[in-house]
Amino acid sequence: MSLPHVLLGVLEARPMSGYELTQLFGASTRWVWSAPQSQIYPALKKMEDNGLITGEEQTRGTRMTRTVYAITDEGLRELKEWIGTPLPIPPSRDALEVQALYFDLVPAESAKRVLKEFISEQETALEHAEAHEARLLAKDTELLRERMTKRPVEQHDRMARLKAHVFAGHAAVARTRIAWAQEGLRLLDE
Amino acid sequence: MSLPHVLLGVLEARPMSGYELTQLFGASTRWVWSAPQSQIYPALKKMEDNGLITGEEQTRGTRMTRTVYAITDEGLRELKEWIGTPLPIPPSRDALEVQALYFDLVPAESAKRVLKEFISEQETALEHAEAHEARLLAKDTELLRERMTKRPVEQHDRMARLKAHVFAGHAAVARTRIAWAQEGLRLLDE
DNA sequence: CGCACCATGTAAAAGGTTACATGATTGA
DNA sequence: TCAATCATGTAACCTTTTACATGGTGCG
Repeated sequence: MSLPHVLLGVLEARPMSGYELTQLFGASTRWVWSAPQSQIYPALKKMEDNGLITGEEQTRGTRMTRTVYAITDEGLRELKEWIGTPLPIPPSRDALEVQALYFDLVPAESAKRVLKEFISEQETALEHAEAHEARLLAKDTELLRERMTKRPVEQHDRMARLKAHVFAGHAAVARTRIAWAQEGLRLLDE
Repeated sequence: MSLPHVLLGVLEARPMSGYELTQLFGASTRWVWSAPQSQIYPALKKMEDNGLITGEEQTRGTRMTRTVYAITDEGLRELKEWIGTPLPIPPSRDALEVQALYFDLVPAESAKRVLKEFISEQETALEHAEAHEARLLAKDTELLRERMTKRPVEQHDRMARLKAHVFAGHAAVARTRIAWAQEGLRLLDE
């Protein structure tokens, strides 16, 4: 049950339409959470029913409408409560780890191809995470600026550092995984 | 579509019943993959239909039967092919990261409680991973021994090292995450 | 006019979780 | 006999993925 909370977290910055949210969560963007459009629109409807957000119809051109959703007081309360609640550890389910567990069954070359592909993906993820961390520390992202307008200036540094820290963690894990895969490449040659 | 392959990987060691597999994948065990019993029995049925495994009925006592499933040649072929195939990166969906992204919205104490809980879970995971790595390096696990009986002795060291490496990776990620969370605790106090 | 983008939905299927349900065997 | 463990299933529900479906707007 996290998607609603993720949506609330984004809407805390400012009201958005379903379309804007699908852009944010779209597969291409590589954000902390991803969700397809087909999940977002129904979720927004349900959240509105539950009073967590309110939708406002806006008109574009003549007969095109969009619904812009804003977080309600109740939504903000729910979000804050969720943020402070320790969640159960999700079960581990990492297909690459399973593959690696059985690398001895296949030719070293096949296994190495899998690891090399993994490394290049992780390197991309690492770059993204580092770039985003830097942008947050520089307070140079649109959403963070929106959030800061609602809070006293003396809190801005802390906000930026806490958010940047999430992406620093992302980057650190990516670096660890890259090192692991490189060690794997060495082991496969033995 | 990984569960069938995970099951094949286990059955490559030796034939097992659905019950034994549910023990292995049970929530308590904390293995590389987890799956509830209600998922395993139907999966085995389907895999048998697809010719990946064969079930043999065995009798225990008078009127209790169990079905012991063994991997087939076709199953082994399928397993090996899957192991050597680079898989698409699963979308990131980490609820703790989302919580951490919004820690500035809640009292530092709430956020710290969440991080501390996380640290203690990761410490447990770290211990498990390190212990399992050591057991594998010592060739001291039941399944590894079963697997080795089917392979020439000169391969045994490599098998053990490759498998141990998976848990070394687990441990390394856990250490990285613990360090990240501890830095988070520091940041929250600023 | 045509193309990229804006905007919102539904449907079917797959994968996963929780709960319900049943009965046999072994050992204290 | 009682409890723990062995053993196998089904049902309801939720989440996620993939695909289908439709139409408007703005710009060159």
